[in-house]
Amino acid sequence: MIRVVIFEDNKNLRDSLAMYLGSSEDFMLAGAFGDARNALWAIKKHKPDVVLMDIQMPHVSGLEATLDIKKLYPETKILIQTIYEDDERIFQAICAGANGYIVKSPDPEVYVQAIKDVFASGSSLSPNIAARVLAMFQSQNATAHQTFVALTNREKEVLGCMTKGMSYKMIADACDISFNTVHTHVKNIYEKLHVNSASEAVVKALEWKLV
Amino acid sequence: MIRVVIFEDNKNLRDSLAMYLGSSEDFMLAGAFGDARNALWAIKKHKPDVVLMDIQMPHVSGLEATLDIKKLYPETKILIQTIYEDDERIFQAICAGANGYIVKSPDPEVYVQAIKDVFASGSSLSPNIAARVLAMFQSQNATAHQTFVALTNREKEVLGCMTKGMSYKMIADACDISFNTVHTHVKNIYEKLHVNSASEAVVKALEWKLV
DNA sequence: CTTTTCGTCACCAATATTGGGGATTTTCTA
DNA sequence: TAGAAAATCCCCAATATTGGTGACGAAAAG
Repeated sequence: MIRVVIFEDNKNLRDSLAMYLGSSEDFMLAGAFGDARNALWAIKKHKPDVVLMDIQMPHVSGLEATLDIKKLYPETKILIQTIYEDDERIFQAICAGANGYIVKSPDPEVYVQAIKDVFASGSSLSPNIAARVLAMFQSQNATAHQTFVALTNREKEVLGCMTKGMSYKMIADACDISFNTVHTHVKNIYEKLHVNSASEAVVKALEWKLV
Repeated sequence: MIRVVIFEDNKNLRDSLAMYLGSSEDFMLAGAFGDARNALWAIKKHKPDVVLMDIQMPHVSGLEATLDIKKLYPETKILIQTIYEDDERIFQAICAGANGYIVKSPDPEVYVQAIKDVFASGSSLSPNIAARVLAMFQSQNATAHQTFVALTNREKEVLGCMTKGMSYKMIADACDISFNTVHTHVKNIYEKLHVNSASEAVVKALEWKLV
């Protein structure tokens, strides 16, 4: 039996889900709430295995509730259900610690399967959500820029200091070289990276991992 | 009808899948191969909607084949099937452009559903694979500290320009405000971020995504 | 053994940044 | 509608950065 708690402001949907899950032998419906104001209390009391969480609710958003719950009960699986499929919301939900993200469906079996998957495997993503997650993942790791810029060791060191926001003086001190030498290295770095300011150099250094 | 091509070195599995998919009205099995040496040729000839790709095959790995296919036929959906669930392989597969990743299953319906999902929604992830992807995603973005720095819109804009390495003059021009105003905004940004140089501000902006 | 690269240092001058004031207008909000 | 917040602008002065040129010793490469 999977212990489930539901947070969903739409009363119709909430009641339907409660009835459907409640009548199943696989689930133990521990609670169903219209908002997440007392989410932590509900979790503490009912100790659910899986929380079905609407993303948009009055008073407290599902994202905030997810953050709070995950902070105290990281083992509790949280399945976000929503009508929104925009990257920003998906991103936030994942970062808040959500274990799954499904789009609302008229078919209750979708919820049943998703809850089972989350409980058994730790996750569940609707196919279209999965597509967006993969796209974000790919774009984040698009390190296709393999522009080998041949920086010398000292130059890398100086550039590293620059990414920490150090001034010429501080760099000179840290690397135990003179101010003028730092200046020389910086000039060489700028020429190699084709930039003409510290900010640009730092951005490039971080972007294509030169440090 | 979804046009499908299979690359799978295990003859038993390949034949089973071919038979199962071939007997379905939803699929048009365009080809089934024991390795991916002629993958590009096969794709060019059969123009599949979905490619079912084993990850480990003799001669050419499924990952390499995926890269090659995606380079020339980015619209073709590629569904990786494997027995491996390690992060490294999942990571590589996603970065290679895979649209889905499922673990091998004795139940052919798993393949059927995954292929349909990939075709219809652009993606499909097994629940346990989804869990690993989410975990990687979360750890990559674990820099999302709870550091809410309340930058105003203009400040974000100016900071954004700084991450492009623009000087005060250029920012003034880009934002259509005076040099002095840029100066003021920069001062306020520095105070809010507790920094005192452009480099530091840029690093912080990138690190915890203020822009 | 010569040439190149790396790392070091110096000087000069132009420009940019930073930090400190103070001030006005617009926009939002209690 | 009064007060707060945001956005705008200006001045001054101290520092920092940037770009240029030139030079020297050591180490690596040819």
